[in-house]
Amino acid sequence: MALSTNTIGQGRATLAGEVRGEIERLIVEGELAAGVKLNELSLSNAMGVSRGTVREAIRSLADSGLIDLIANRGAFVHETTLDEIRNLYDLRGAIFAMACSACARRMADGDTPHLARKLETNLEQMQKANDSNDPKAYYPLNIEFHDLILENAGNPRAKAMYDNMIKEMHLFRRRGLSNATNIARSLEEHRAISDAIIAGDTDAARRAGEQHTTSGFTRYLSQADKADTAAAD
Amino acid sequence: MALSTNTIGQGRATLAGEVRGEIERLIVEGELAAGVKLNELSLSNAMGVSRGTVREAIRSLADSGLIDLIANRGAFVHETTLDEIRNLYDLRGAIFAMACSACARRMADGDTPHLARKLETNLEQMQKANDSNDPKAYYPLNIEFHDLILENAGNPRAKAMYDNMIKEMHLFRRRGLSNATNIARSLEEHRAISDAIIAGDTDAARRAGEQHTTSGFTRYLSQADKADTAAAD
DNA sequence: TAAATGTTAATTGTTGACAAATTTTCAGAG
DNA sequence: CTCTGAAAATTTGTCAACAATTAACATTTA
Repeated sequence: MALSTNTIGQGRATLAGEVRGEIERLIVEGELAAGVKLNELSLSNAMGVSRGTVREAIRSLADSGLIDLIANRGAFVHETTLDEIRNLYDLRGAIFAMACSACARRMADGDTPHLARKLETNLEQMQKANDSNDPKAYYPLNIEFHDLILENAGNPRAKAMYDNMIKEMHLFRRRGLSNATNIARSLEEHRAISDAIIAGDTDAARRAGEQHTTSGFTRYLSQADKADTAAAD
Repeated sequence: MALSTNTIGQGRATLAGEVRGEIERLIVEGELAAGVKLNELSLSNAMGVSRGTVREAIRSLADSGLIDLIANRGAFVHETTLDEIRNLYDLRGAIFAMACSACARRMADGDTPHLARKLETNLEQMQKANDSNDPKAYYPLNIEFHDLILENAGNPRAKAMYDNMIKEMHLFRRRGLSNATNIARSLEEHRAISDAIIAGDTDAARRAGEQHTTSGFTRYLSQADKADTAAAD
């Protein structure tokens, strides 16, 4: 799965939970590259816990998509193919669009008192980051924008799935958005989403959310092309 | 978790995998009711394996949404609230609608040679089941219809998530569709989806898919109401 | 009686040892 | 030199024992 929503105390209360977090960090931050095998004994020695504990941590991490388990052969950091990236973008788009629509509905019902203000604040800061041509400031704001929407969609399960996918996407998205034209485009799309949500227009919100993810994939592809070209020189 | 797509040999190759499947069956088939605590020792005795193996099985099942883990207190069969049901329907709807749209696109691109025929066969059998007022025959056909679409959407990850959600929904959906008017309505919607896919109309397919899930939730609610009423007499 | 405290039993968390499977090594044949 | 296959080494799968935590219950106190 993918989603420790209802799993209380899995994070830190127990040793295995702590090890799980550490392994996850190693993978997401790239210290354990895709395809690498996770050796239970080495990890247990490196972390100073027993092999059983490491094993439990790996098992609990398996369903998240970050790790592939093969019986009698071990655990491997998942290698993501281009087809899978496409699949993840499609899935993320579907869930994000649903979340946008849900936000608009809840906004219209008056269930999200602070959302409008928070969205506007976020957009202002983004505009500032764009004006001053500051991509580094944009990145956390971008994450905050999406978090804001998934947090207010009233669907914790969707948020858990979304976060999980984001984690996996970080594996092949390390360079992220970077150049100014991308930021400007992304900002426009954010504004469209925000406007639709604040207006309580569920259908427009859904379309804008879907459009944003589709464009994101296009941006990713062009970026990947550039990286390939750069790698070839 | 939620999704043992890339996890090969988790199903049967290993003892823990077998125990996992058995526990999952116990939960899905209702022998272990919602809220019940899973005692590691009792389960290991009942199944004739060591406690560690049972523990591993439970852990690997935790992210699926069927089980809640609480540190130092144990594992409990998840109790689904009405809000969660709503969330699951929303999520399932988003993914199913995306899958419908993807099928339509792939159909237009000629990537799904046998899909049209299979959909039509399925619809014919459903029509027959409806005409002869045979709800029992309808149930597996209904599952087949949705499988057909998710299988041909070209997104294994989406299918894994969908299957997972279906499994969880079975917990509170045991009686399922049953009366004739529901079947007739459902059949109409299936036909709309099928038509849109075969026509290669991605947008219509998405809308029809979304509509079908929304109606499904409405049907669930009315059914739940009836069950409550029935239980009260 | 009801709440708080201390004690005991039951259950989970963690570890190390053994069994089974896989990968590696390397001698010998072609 | 390459290929084959058996033995050795490594690694995973399973188990049983010990430690730590929690739940249950009796006892004390207000």
